[in-house]
Amino acid sequence: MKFYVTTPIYYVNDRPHIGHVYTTTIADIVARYHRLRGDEVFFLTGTDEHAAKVVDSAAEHGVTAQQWADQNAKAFQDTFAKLGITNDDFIRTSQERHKVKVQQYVGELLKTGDVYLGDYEGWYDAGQEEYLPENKAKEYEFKSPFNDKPLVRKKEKNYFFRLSKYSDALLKLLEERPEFVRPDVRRNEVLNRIREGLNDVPISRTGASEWGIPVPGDAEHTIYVWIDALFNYLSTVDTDERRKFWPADVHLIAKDILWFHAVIWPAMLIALKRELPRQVYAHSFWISEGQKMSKSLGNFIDLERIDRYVANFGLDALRYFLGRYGPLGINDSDFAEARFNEVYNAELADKLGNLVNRTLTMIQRYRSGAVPEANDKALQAEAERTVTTYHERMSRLEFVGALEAVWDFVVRSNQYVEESAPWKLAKDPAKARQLDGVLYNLAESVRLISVLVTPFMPATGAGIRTQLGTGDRLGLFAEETNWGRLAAGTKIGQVAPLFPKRT
RNA sequence: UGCGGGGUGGAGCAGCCCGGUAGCUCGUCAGGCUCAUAACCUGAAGGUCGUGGGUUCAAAUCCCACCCCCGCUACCA
Repeated sequence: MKFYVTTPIYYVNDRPHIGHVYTTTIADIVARYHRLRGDEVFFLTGTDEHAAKVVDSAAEHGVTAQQWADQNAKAFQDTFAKLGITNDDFIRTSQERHKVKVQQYVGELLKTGDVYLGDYEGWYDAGQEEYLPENKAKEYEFKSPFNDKPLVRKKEKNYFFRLSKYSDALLKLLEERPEFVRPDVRRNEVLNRIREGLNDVPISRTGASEWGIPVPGDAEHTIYVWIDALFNYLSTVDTDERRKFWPADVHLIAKDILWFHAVIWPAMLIALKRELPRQVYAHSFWISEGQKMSKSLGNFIDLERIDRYVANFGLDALRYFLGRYGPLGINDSDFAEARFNEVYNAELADKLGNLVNRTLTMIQRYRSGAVPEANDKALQAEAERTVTTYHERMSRLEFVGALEAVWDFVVRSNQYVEESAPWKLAKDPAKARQLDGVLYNLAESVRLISVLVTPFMPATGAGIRTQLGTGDRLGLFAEETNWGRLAAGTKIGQVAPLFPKRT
C-alpha cells in the first residue's frame, strides 16, 4: 500500500517555531509508522513563498525575493534535518516544477469555466492593502481597525473560482465520508459554514506580478498565494514516477487553515476531476506556559528554545512530548517546562528507562549477559493485546491512546518484575528454570516496546535494541511484533540509562 | 449579539458520541521490595463531574435554561 502524508507548506517569511516543528513531527511519526507497516510512504513538507510580504521583506534586507526565500527556506530545511524529520521531498512554491503545474491546473479551470474573470467589490483598507469581509467591515463600522481611516468601496477585475457551484458536492462529501475532516468538531464547523452558503472566491491579485505565478494568458494577474500554495500537494506528485501516490492519505494541518483545506481545496479538485484526499486532519495549537503565543508577548517557543530542550532532554524526549501531549485533539496544549520535566522523569526515565535498565542488569548479573530460554507465556497475551490496540489507535492518528497502550504494558512489565521477584529466584538454584522464563519474558517485553516506540522515538528504539544485543536494525511490524522472536542466547550489549534522570 | 471550544479530587487531563460501580499522570500520606536511573510495586486520603431544572429504574454521559473562562480582532502550525 502507498501512503501519502503532507504538512502545510510553511510561510517562508516566518522563522521556524514550535508550530512548524509540531505539525512536521507528527507527520514524521505517521510516516515512520507506515513505513514500519510496510507501506510505500511519501512524506511531503515545504515552503509557501509567493506572498507579497516576501517581496517587502527581501527589499528591506536588500536582496531579491528569490534570495530571501532561498535563505529562509533553508532555515526550515535545516531545522527539519536537525530534528530528524524523514520527509521525502521539500516543495518550494517558487520552484519551476510547481509553477508549471499550477499554471496548468488554473489553465484547465479556465477552460472548464470554473475560473472566470469577474468584478470583485469590497471594503478596502488602503493602509493594509487588503479587503475586509463584509461582516468584519461592518463590525469595524467601516473604518480601518489599524488606523481608523474610513474603508473605501473598491472594485477591481479578478479571477474567481466558482466555489458556489460545489456546495452540494462538498456537503455530500462530508456526509458520505465523515472521516474526510477530523476531528469531528472540525467537520461540524465546516458543515455549518457550508450550509450558510458559499460564494465564489477571488483567486488572483493584481500588482506584484514579478513574484508569484501569473494567471495563464493574463500576466496582469497573479494567482493568489493561497491557491498557489494548496496546489503543492498535487503538483509535487504529479509526475510519472510519483503519480501513484495521489490522492494524499492525510493532509495534516492546524485548525486555522481548515477552510482552505476542507472546502476550497476539495472543490478545486472536484473541478479538476482529480481524486480527493482521504482526510484533512486539523490539530489545535500549542500555548506557551499557559499563555497564548504571540509576537507581542515574545513568548513563541522558537528554535532557540527548542534547541535547548533537545540539548537538555534529547530529541526523542521532545518528540515523545509532542506526540503524547500535543494538540492533536480539539483542545490546545500547554508547552510548559515544568510539565516537560515531569513527563521526562516520570514516563521516560522512571517507567520506560528503568524497566529496560533493570531488565538488562538482571540478565547481566544472573545470566552472564545472555538472554535465557523462554519457558512460559506470562506476558504474551498482554503483549498481543497491546499491539492490537496500538495499531487500532495509530491508524486513526490517536497517538495518545497508542502511547497509553504501550505505557500500560510498560507498567504491567514493571508489575511483573515485582510479582516474580527475580532476585529471590536467583538465590535458589532449584528455581533457575523459572528465573530463565521471567528474564526472557522481560527481555522480550523490552524488545517489543522498543519496536512500538520507534515511530515516536527512533533513536530510543534503536538504543534499546543495541543494549539488548539484537542490533539496532528493525524489520517490519508484521514480524517484529511477534512474541517470542527474541532468540535465546542473545548476548546483551553495554547497559546504560536511556534517559538520565533530571532533577 | 452570533458561532465554536472548555468547565471532572491540590495541578494537568481521559471518560461524554453508543447512559449503568468516577479513571490516569503528578503531588500528599502509609506500607512493601532491593534487580534498577533514591527508580519499582501495593494501598490510602482527596471529587455534590460549573449551576438549576427535565427525561430515565439509572446521567459526568441525553434534553432545556443559566453562569464562568478561552477563541473567532494583532502574529501563527
